[in-house]
Amino acid sequence: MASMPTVTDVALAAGVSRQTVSNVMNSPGIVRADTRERVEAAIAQLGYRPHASARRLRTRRSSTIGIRLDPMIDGISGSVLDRFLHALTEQADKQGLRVLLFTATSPEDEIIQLQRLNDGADVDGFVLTSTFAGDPRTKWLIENKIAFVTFGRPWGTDDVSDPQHLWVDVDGWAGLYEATQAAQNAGARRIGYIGWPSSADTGDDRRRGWHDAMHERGDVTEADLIALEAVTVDGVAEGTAAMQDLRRRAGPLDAVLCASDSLALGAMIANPERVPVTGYDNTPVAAAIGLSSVDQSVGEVAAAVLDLLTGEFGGQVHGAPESLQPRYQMIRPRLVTRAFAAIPMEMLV
Amino acid sequence: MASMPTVTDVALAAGVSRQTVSNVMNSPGIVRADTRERVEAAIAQLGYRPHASARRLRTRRSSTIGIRLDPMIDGISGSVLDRFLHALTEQADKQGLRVLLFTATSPEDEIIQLQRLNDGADVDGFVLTSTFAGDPRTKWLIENKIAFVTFGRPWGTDDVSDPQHLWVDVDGWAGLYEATQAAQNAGARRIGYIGWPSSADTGDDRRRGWHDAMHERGDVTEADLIALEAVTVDGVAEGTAAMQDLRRRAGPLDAVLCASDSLALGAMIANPERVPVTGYDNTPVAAAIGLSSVDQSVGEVAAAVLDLLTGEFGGQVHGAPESLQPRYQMIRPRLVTRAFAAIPMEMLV
DNA sequence: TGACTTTATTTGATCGATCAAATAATATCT
DNA sequence: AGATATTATTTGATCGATCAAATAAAGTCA
Repeated sequence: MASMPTVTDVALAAGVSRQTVSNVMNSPGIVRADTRERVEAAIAQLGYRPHASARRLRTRRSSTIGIRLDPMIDGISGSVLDRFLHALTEQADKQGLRVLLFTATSPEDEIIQLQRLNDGADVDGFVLTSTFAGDPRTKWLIENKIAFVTFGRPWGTDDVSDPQHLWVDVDGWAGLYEATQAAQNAGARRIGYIGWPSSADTGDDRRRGWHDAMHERGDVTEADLIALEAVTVDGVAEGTAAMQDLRRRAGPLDAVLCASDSLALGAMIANPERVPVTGYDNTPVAAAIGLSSVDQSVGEVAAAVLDLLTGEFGGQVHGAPESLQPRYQMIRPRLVTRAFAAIPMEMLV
Repeated sequence: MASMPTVTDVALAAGVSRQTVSNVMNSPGIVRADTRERVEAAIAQLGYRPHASARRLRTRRSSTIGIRLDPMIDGISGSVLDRFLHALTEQADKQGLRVLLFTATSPEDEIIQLQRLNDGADVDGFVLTSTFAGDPRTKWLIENKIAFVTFGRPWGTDDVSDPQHLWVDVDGWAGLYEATQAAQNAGARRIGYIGWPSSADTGDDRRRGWHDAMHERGDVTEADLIALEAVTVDGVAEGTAAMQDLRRRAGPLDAVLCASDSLALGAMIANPERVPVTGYDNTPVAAAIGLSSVDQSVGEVAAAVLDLLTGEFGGQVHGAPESLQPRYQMIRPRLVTRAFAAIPMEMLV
């Protein structure tokens, strides 16, 4: 083909004006049915596609959202972000939005990148991941009135119901509460927990899910509850060590829950009694090994993020604090139950 | 800020014309030094950023490359694509290129997406992954004269040195050849191989690396070489089964190489003698468990892909078949050696 | 110095779409 | 029917940058 046809070409072919063609695409309702059909036929016949940049220049809207690709997938759990990214791209496409990637080496560098993309009108808004207490990025975005939604609640002293900060998060508490109850319903009483040191907010959240469920049920004493918990940083080797520690301190176990699939995988290695182990994130490893795991339902998260973000574009959230729609959404994770299919009998000596 | 400054604002502030400002940004060489400095100062002072869409409209170039995010990371090895994506985004940024994601449900659907993005002038070119024999996507792109580079060589009857098809791939043969030699140098003689059925081209490539190195060395008989090979589809459980099979058929082993980290992880589970196992892809799992693995050096792949792609934009490969620069690049993978740190002694009964 | 080349800078047009306002066509009402 | 309200369509201007061609300034040489 010589070159792509433009609105003018379509208009000529359909015997209407440029603007009518534009209307057919953007507000079909205001065009009379027969005219619309004529234009649509011309569009199809010529194979017309609107020129994205021309449209963006005029509308001052890029229909693109930016998201940072994390610097290094430095553990098994990186795959959650992947799946989220995929879900986000797929669902964004349905709304005519594109997803643009960028990278950054630090939160400060990320702010520079955010500014670049925003100033160049490359994106309409951002999705942030891996939020943390006192996050300078959200602060900066709010100050500059740039649309964004975070996957991750505001931690620390940041206000969870700050109307300027839209967020979506997965309810780690509910995930572990449910996993604990599932184990209890299966007859388990002495349920151990391998978690992270309490510096990690998200770890505390998960731990409380287990703790609350155990406490409510009251099968074990408070002293036992303390013995049933092991704390360690993330990692497979660390999970193994924690499991050994747990078995030594707590005696017989009916089940073990972990704050991550890495820890769960590690725990499995030091698990000759085949005590059921549950991980967190439902990574490919968990599926491969046959571990139960708490799945973050990234699809739902992506949908919620887009909901908030597009609501943001249209509804001018920054300027309209009186709006009553919720500013955040807490997604309930889903427990995926599996048997240890991949672990052969001969290893269980 | 009220709104972003434009070239006109900068020109006014610096006392020059629009075009001179444009020249300072795009061809600084033709602007006199003192004028350039004055303009640069004005740019810095006003915080001017070129409007990406306006530039794209005029230059008919988006400075954006499209890449499809694979539908589902259905195995451990999905992380290779991730790391590649990250490297690509990072290096593209250095050249002023952006990376736009899209998804597709099938090769046919992908072609529709390719067309959409291309016709809408959203991207200048594409990076394709997971190529396969008779790939309709590359055929379509060539027919439509759209710039692209594939991560993966043309398989099957497709011509590897087709001047229209630029590609970068990792030399799986060399990876396994080197891994085999490394094992041999460490004193291993009976080196097993767990690979995929020969329907997978990329699997055959890896297998030959092991086979050639074994054959050249001549430590084992041809009959033994057959016994030292196990074939199975990918998966952790499959790796375990293959390992058991191998130990039964081949007797004592000095080392085992696998076509993937999934298989290697599986093999580890049925490996009471602690025979060194080497995987492929150097995924986070390999790192976590302490498996040796062949790393695809995605950084180098990303750099090579961009080289070819930007060379393409400038050099107009499609119209200039007389160019002599190489049309493809084969990247040598890197063997990462690890001890089984994560497997505690007590499991080795 | 004056004619001529080379280098710097400016001006007007343009990329392809949408906005805002004007005009034309149709429907509604007394 | 005639005046008015409503709906449909068209026209000119504009988004912010770069291209192409014109003009101005500086440099070169006899």
